[in-house]
Amino acid sequence: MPRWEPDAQGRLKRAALELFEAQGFERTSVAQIARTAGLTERSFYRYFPDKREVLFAGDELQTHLVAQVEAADPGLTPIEALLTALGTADEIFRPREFLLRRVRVIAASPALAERDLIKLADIADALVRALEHRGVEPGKARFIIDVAIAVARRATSRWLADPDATLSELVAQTADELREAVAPPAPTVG
Amino acid sequence: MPRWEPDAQGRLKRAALELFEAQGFERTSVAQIARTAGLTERSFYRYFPDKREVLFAGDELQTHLVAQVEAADPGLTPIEALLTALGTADEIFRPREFLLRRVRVIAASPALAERDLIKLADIADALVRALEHRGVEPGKARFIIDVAIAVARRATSRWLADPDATLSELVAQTADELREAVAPPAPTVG
DNA sequence: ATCGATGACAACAGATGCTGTCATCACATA
DNA sequence: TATGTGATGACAGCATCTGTTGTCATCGAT
Repeated sequence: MPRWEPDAQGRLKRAALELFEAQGFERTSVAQIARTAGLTERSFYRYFPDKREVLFAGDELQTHLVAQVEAADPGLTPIEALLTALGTADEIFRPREFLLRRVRVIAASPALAERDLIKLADIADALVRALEHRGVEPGKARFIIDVAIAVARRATSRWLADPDATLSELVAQTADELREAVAPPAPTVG
Repeated sequence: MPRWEPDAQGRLKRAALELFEAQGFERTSVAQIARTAGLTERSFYRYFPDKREVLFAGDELQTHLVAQVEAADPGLTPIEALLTALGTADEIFRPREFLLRRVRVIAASPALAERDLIKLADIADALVRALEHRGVEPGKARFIIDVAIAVARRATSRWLADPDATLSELVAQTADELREAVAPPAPTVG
């Protein structure tokens, strides 16, 4: 018999998500999360550096995107490489049920929204480095990534609302939308 | 004789910036900032809702951009309206000396970088609403704003590094760079 | 089979961020 | 003189997060 129940980290994650859903992020204390998971407050901080991080642990998306960009055909344009990488990332977002609950909890708390933004920024930083490895100049790499993230947000937002479409389809469609938006306005229309 | 020294808020801001520069954000306490400014910790929280906000108070940039977008020529494309609004915002960023110190302090602290991102997101939200007033569909407005922010970051970064160029020049130049980046690659180059 | 190292956790103490509440005191006004 | 207003101080209190130490299973080596 093991001395402790297994999967302490997973128990903390599940307890936190349910408590945040039930009573909000600010109104649940770390001690309460730990108690619900059968642990002490101090043990919580062994697994997560702070209260918000319990919803953000793991970096599968970042490692996936970086790997895809580094393995991409060198003939591809940086934007193309990023967007095709994004198109293959839909497996990371499953199960959709969990993702939707998480998105709702994050949107309901400014503190969690803040953390969400910086996690996205971390992914962006990693992708900037990946583009630099491909020979893109740093300032330009940052710019390309910001544009690609704009496309990614648009495409994944559509993907969440429309479960039938495939992510890579939506990415391609959004890229078209981008070209149209930045094109100089039609000089004279009929 | 006034009972208290004037400009308590300004004294707190200046004390905070200098202390953050000297010893870092995490290692300076609110009590220390208040003491340096000749106030108590409790008074600090009367002027700023939390420790980070002492570097972020004020929303001149947001109100300027929103006003410019709402006053823009209805014939302009959304992207054009945003970028021309940005081109006139350089006065907000002065004095450049102060801005540079602030940028360095923010970059040195993850907690401040987090807050910086959410302030940018707040501006983005306000601009989304402004575009919706112009009749842009919400999802598309969000997308356009994200792209415009990518351009803005690129252009202001160049502006900080090159004091001679004017911001609107750099914005136009970055817009060209964007069109080039998203254009389909040249099919066959002799 | 015993012993020591390691790992997972609890218990305790403390610094700091942030909030609620009330008293204080100069100043304005009547 | 009396009274109100507004900025501030004083004090108490909760929550987040950290440092440190002790306990007890498990594992490997002797």
